Amino acid sequence: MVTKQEVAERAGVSTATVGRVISGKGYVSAEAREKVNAAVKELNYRTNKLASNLRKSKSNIIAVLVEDLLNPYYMHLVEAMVERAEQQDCIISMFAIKDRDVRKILDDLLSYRVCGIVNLAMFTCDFSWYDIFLEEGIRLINCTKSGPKVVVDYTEGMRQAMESFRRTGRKRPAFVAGIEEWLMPTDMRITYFQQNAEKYGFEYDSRRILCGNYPMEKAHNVGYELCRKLIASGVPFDSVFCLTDMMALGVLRALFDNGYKVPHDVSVIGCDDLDFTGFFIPALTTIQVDKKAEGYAYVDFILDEGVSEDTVRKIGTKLVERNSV
Amino acid sequence: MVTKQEVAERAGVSTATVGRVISGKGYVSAEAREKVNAAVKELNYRTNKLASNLRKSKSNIIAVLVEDLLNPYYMHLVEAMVERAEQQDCIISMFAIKDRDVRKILDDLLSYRVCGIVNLAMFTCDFSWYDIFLEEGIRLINCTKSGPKVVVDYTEGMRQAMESFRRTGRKRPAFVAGIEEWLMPTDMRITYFQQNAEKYGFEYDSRRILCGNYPMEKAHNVGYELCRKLIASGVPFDSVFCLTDMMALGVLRALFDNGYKVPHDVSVIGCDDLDFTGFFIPALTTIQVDKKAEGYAYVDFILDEGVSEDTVRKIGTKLVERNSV
DNA sequence: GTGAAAGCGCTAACAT
DNA sequence: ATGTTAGCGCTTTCAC
Repeated sequence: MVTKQEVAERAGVSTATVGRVISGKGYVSAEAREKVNAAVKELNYRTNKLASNLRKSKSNIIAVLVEDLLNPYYMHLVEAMVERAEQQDCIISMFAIKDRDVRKILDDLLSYRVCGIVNLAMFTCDFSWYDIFLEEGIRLINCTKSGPKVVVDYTEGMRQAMESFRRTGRKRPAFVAGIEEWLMPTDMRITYFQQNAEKYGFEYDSRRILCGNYPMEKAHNVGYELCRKLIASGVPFDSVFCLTDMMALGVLRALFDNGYKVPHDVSVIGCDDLDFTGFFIPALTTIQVDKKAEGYAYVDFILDEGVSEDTVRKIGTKLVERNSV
Repeated sequence: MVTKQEVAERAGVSTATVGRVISGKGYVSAEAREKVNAAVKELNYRTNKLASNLRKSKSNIIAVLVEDLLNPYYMHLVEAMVERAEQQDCIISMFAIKDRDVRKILDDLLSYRVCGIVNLAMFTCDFSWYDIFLEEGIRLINCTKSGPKVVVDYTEGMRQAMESFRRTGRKRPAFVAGIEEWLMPTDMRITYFQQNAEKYGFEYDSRRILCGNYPMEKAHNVGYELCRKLIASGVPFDSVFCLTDMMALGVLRALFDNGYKVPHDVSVIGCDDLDFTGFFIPALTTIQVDKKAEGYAYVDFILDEGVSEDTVRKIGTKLVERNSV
């Protein structure tokens, strides 16, 4: 591996000059620049990130914490983040938050001196470590407490979704929340529904709000089970909101297995607008989230100097109408 | 951040001794060990990976190259790899291989001094850089030429799949390959089908082998389009093999949109056995691949010393029967 | 059994 | 406009 030193010798200058040419900072004569560039090319020099990171005492790794790597929603996010990070010379590393090994992982992140952490494991990860990371200058995203926040604003999407049920004469929507009860107040989709159900002329009945144990269990299984139980319970319903498209996949299946026709007997609306939800049968009407914007925002929040502790970035949503309503 | 030096001072020993205690290599008196451990705990020492990596001139990053991050199959793999890597103190970083920026990315990987590269972008990535990486001691997986290989052996799965079509009286299976024609000889599923179709009593007709432009286009779209065209072409068929479950999703939809009943009119078999293919309508019969074993193998191949240039690890497959045949 | 010391390759403050 | 140099924190050889 070629070092800066070797490039310097070849070009007949000092390492500092080589550094200036490469970083583009500081004064360098055209002549020196020329020689350095030539040497870099001839020797095929590649900067050693290990060394520069040590020197700067900071790596260019952005850690992404996920609880359910298989949920395609997260993958949309990761895809966007990888793309954005690449542009800014950063890399994305994945960490699975399972069971109770959170501690060990956070410890590692400190060891690696990651430049930032994006917590996509909102349902599992309590972030009591917050302060330690801040002290080390590691940017945290979505780690409770204060700090910059990217929030997906479901208001418009939920409004349109509820309006769409109302318009088609639905009165008794169920809500497949899928997460545990104590987490419900956390989620805007659920609270919006609870607070506004009556405004849309719905008959509110808490037995139609279904909790589950996502992400311990796969989203589609949770959706299936919850819908099956709802049917078995005999509580009347004529439509279903699902917290995510994957839960909706399970709901669709449960409905199908029990002889319900969608959308004739029951309407279903999902959330996320995954790239293949138009291929569900029937094609799923769902709340679209600008996942690319969300992923980009995460990376930008970590890398941009301009982001302060109380910056908030909102991601918009809207209903995509297909054939399940 | 606490350094080894500080721990050494606190424990009243040298940094070398601290190193010995922590790494567990070399002779250390019980007494010294005791003191060091105490100091480590009190000071909350965490080794600085940046420094140790520089010293060793090798990072503990395993780079994963993907072309289609949204394909759940890859995510199954990544999940397994993250799990395995964590156990061995390594981290998984994702790199998207899009368009023609491969060069830049490979260049970066050299800069980062990654300890290995797992190429999951077999359909896009020519690996002419092979030698440079080897020189640098970077382990490569699935990068053409020689080198250790993890191969998914579809023989048994394909055999059972073809047998299942035969048994149910199908004679004219189509094969939705989805990839471009020149890549077909590369893929065992396709070649197995071509070579054995007649043995199973099928009527072989090359017009039923459908190529596409995956991964440029999403798998489900490719499946949909190809199936739509097949129907439009008028070439008779009574069953469809799909290269992947996501393509099968598109095929199922195209069949549905055109009034075909599955499995009554047409049987469909997918490949991969994603965690949610049992939720397709109808539930998809598919070839199961041991994705966990595959992911583990990749990581092991990179980290294990015992792996030589010509090691080959086979991953088994088998048919999972559901309701699409 | 333990310690001293030489770098790994880079950056940046300082000197020229 | 350019060069010198002092570390970043760790590992590891070598000497005691």
